[in-house]
Amino acid sequence: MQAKKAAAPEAAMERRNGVALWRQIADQIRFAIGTGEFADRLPPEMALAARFGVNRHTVRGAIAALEQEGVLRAEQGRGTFIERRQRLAYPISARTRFSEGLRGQAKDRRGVLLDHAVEAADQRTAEALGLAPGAGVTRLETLSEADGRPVSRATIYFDARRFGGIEGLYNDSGSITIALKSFGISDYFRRSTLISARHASVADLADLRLSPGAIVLVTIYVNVGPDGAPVQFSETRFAADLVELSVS
Amino acid sequence: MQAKKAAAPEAAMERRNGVALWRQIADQIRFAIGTGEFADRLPPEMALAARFGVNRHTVRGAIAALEQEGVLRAEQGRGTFIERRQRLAYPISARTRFSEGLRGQAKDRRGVLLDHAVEAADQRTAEALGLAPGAGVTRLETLSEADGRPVSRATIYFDARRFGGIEGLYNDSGSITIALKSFGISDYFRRSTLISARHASVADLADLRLSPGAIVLVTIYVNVGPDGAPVQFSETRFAADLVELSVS
DNA sequence: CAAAGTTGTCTATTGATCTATACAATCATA
DNA sequence: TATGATTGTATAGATCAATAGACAACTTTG
Repeated sequence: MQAKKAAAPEAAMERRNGVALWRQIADQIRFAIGTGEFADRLPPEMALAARFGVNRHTVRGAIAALEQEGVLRAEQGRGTFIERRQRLAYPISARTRFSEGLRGQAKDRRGVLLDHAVEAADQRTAEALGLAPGAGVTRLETLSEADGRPVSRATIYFDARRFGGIEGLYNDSGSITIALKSFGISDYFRRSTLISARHASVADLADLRLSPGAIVLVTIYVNVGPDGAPVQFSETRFAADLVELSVS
Repeated sequence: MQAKKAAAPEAAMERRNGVALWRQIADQIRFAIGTGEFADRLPPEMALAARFGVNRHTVRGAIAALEQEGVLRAEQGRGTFIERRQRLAYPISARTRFSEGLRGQAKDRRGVLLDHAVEAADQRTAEALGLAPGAGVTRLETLSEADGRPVSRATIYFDARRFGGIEGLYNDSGSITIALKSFGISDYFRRSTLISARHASVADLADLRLSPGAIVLVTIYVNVGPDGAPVQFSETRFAADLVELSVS
């Protein structure tokens, strides 16, 4: 037996669960920064080590990872400072639009087309868009960024016959809203949204520049035109560290 | 140099990133099961090892973890079989109520009071309930179950002066809706909901009977009475493996 | 300048993770 | 019943993760 070093740690970490302590601690620190717990700098490494009940070197591993991510900046002799804090609040409503939603929270907001294809609709997609199973659909793979940081990764389906060439319009404008205008859709509404959360896939980890084990918030939804007819069926994956969804 | 064993693995795993290979593979398999990629059983361990580019024992580690979760069941000599669990859809709307929300999806739905206390409101709670900072609030810690399985873990705040003794009423009825009726609140509405996702805390892991590394969907919301005055402020953590949220 | 506080580097040890190989146990089926 | 396919167990070595202690380098403050 040896003397305990201090009071019980505030947040005990799980061991032997396949996630290294330094990564769990990095996730906790990132989250705490998001809630605004730390003003502009982190507590000293020794204080963090006590808080999490681990060795100082383990905390240093977490800090090194967050420095790599651009969240923190450590300065020898001075302390460790917070570089990026904010979590974006993404509103989910009948009139959800990516660019509008982040207005006031980020200066640059744009979508990038990663890939596109025309293919036969699977059952779920056909049902969502009100098409016959196997009908042609245009699939867009997009990445949305805010202030140069990847925020969400979406897979979007349109009726290929009605919206032929929409990939070019989206690529030019970086906006679904603008692309749909060219097809006479001046306005659209979100019919329903299904929200879930899971670990990011390997591909999404790369696109969203996340570290393994990261969580994505997944929204699956259908947008309908003013006449109520389905226009767009999408699955969007948000980096859960960076975004929260707001329903009102 | 030694001969490569097969073609390039479909999904290369990331190494040295703080997440053990077996856990990354467990997450991938769980996700693949969710998409319906495997009919009723997993491919043999050797095939999975080739697919992920790892040793068979590493795959076995992943399978063992998923067996622990109740997702898989391995049978010697026969194979590894999927014990799929359907996800509950929890509706978020102006009239969100736990028991009503899961009607038709689960037979038994009830809430259990784990703990309660009267304490001074922190700034966020006071603001949400429209109280002066430091005013007395009753905090309830509850666990909600559906068909005997823990589904969500909530922290609920009420104005202690207005709703004194609500913990007893909740404990007796297992329902916030019924407890509020005793205080003359015949109806209430959800004003806004903030949705985020994170790794479950150690305490929530235990209460929700989750395995380490599991994800919780977090909803933070305010319920208001018919007159629009705040009644209840809550944070609810749902097991993301078991629940998805539905917004309409 | 001196002291205190903080981050950076080094060495060593222990336990967890991953790989590799071999063989046992069980099941389905020819 | 014999064979092949599959999961279960055992052992060993290599690498990664975590702890521990000591000290260097740098910054701020008295």
